[in-house]
Amino acid sequence: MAKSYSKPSTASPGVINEPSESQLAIQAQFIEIFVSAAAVLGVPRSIGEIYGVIFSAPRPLTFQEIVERLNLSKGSVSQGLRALRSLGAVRTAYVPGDRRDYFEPETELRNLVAGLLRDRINPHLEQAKGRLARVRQQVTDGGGLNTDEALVLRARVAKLESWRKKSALFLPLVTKVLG
Amino acid sequence: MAKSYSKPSTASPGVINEPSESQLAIQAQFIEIFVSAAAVLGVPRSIGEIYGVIFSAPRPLTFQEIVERLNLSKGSVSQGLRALRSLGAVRTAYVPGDRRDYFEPETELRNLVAGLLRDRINPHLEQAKGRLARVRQQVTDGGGLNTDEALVLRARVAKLESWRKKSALFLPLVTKVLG
DNA sequence: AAGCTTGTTCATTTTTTTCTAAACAGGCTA
DNA sequence: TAGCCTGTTTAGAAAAAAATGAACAAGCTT
Repeated sequence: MAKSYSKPSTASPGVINEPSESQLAIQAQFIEIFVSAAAVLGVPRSIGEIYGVIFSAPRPLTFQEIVERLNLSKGSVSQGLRALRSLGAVRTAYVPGDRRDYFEPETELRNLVAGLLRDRINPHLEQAKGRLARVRQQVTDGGGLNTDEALVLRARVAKLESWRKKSALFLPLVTKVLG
Repeated sequence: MAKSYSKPSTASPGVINEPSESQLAIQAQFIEIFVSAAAVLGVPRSIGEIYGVIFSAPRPLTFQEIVERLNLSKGSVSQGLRALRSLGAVRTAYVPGDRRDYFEPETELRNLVAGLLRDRINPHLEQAKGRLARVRQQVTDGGGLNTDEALVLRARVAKLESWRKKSALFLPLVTKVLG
């Protein structure tokens, strides 16, 4: 069964600014989109849900509101928010006279993409750089490789190095273009 | 413990063109790189291993060779190769007088990226297109939303639509630039 | 046709990831 | 300081993903 995000009938009283039924219906649609995006990006479903509920709220949400609207545990929300903050996908907003954190979305695509590059792609490219240097070494001095093999393997190392260079040059440009 | 890709001491006899020790050492390094890339892309480790062993082999490999060198089950290799073929990341090479399939890598970055876009990104963008159209509808006729809320929500829908459009325009360009 | 070889399928097991719930920390209030 | 609020940490449960292995197809060979 598809997970439902509709308002529970027993709304807690005294909370300011309860979302209307129609707003919740709209939020549910937004959330579906982000859950699907989360799947594409290979991140946990709950992270998609959390970003979705924040993105689709007309005002910053508290931790507690996120927990209640998504029926997630505090633990999941805490972890999810940490990941989203580290990516720069959500920010905390200051509300005078309120001790709680309020969360609002980063809505600039270029900033989101920049966060993904920084946290996920670049570390891998860096690591690959070192590894490739070592493989190149081994392939170049080529102890025990017959000549034909060595030729193909050197070409493959060169290929991989060209991939890495292209990526390292090109990816930073992406975020520029998305301005 | 890190998985090892070194040659088992009991090499099966009679197989043509056994890789040398130094070749296997090099292959192991390549494979590590692709396993790490698989993690970044959110695909199973075994798929990274399979592409890695094919990419780093100086000649096309048979199904059986892949199974043996990676210590994977036939099932995993069969499924992994199917996924890689669907992405266009490996091709079968014809060898006259041999019934077996021989697998060789696609080594052009742009083709690999094009495959990823086609199989993973575009379907999501298409789906989002439909979903966004429906949300726009709901937000626009706005039954039950107070005016302030409706304003913010409309702006958010517009944001998402602009993301989608930018992506749909930009991503196909990526593969061009990677030529 | 019987018996190989090559590879696929899919139910089950194993492993990994994700989520939860309960304990806890730190700060505010009374 | 005791009691409350807000959020974090983490051991373990639950769920999801991946790998296995055994049965199966399809095509040769003899």
